[in-house]
Amino acid sequence: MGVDLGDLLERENIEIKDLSGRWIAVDAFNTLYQFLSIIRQQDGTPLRDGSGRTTSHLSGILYRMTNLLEAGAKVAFVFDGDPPSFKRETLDQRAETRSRAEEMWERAKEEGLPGFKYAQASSRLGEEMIADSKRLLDAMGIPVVQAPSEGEAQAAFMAIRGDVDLVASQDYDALLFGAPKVVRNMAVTGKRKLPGKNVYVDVMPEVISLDKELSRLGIERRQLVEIGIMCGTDYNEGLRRVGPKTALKLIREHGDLERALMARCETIESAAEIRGLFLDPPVTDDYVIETKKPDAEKILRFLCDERDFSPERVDKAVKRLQEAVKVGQSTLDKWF
DNA sequence: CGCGAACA
DNA sequence: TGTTCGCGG
Repeated sequence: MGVDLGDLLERENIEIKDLSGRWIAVDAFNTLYQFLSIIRQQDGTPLRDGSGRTTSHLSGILYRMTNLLEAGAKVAFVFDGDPPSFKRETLDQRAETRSRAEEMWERAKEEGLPGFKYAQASSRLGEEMIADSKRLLDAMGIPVVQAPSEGEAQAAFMAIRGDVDLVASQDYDALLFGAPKVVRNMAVTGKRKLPGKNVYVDVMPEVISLDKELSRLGIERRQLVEIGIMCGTDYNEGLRRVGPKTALKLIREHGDLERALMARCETIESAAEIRGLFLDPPVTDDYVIETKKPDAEKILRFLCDERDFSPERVDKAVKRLQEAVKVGQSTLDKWF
């Protein structure tokens, strides 16, 4: 998913407490999808309420955001609008991959074989899950921003304007959209299980700074976008046997995408339009980000009465949340 | 993933 | 006080 520029970019490890006092625009789709695919039972079934509605994402939002806010961070969630037309093929492909994974999961269950990875791959973020997420975030006092198109583009725009300090996403796309700083692995606990075996590794939050990387690589943002396009994005397939390293070499050698493609006698359909989409995406300045007090009653009613969460656990989280917001506001008061 | 009980 | 592990919904 997204542009795979990981091999090209240097990251700076940080700690959650370094995010204190910072505004973070969270790529909602990316984060919720992560929750949905990872917060599951041993057999791969996501957490569900009594009526069978999925609740993994709500658990993720409640506890992780409480932790972040407790660490002093300020958070806004940015939701996707309509996908660009160029994304159609990618979306169709993902739908197909999902339904194949669904079949494999069914088969694994019938034969009593482990099917966790198929369950993960069949994750689908439904409309009701999106609505539930917005409802919980609102009750928690976390601002929700609706992007006209790509959430990462909107989040990057907010960061460029200085309304937020960082964009949070596992993908690198926000950098191509111009986000000055992207934070990845924004989890609280360090240890994470490796996909394959029962091996645990330390996963630290990390920040990638766009300007720093551009000057280190000796390229401009436009060229980084072109490197992404050569490797493949959500909007195009990319050249065969060309990864980030090769693409960087080609762009350095030839200066821009058109010349690099010409030199290799290759073409990429709609390359110029896709580059334009990254450099000047549809975004809006019609958003408000301000921290509100969490509505304890709303959170408890929703999660406990409607989604079968444990009142004890939710109550505990809500108390921490209220304390975090109170502390955050009084800290702010000291400055003004 | 994150919580919290159990355990060292 | 720190780590492990099963459950949460």
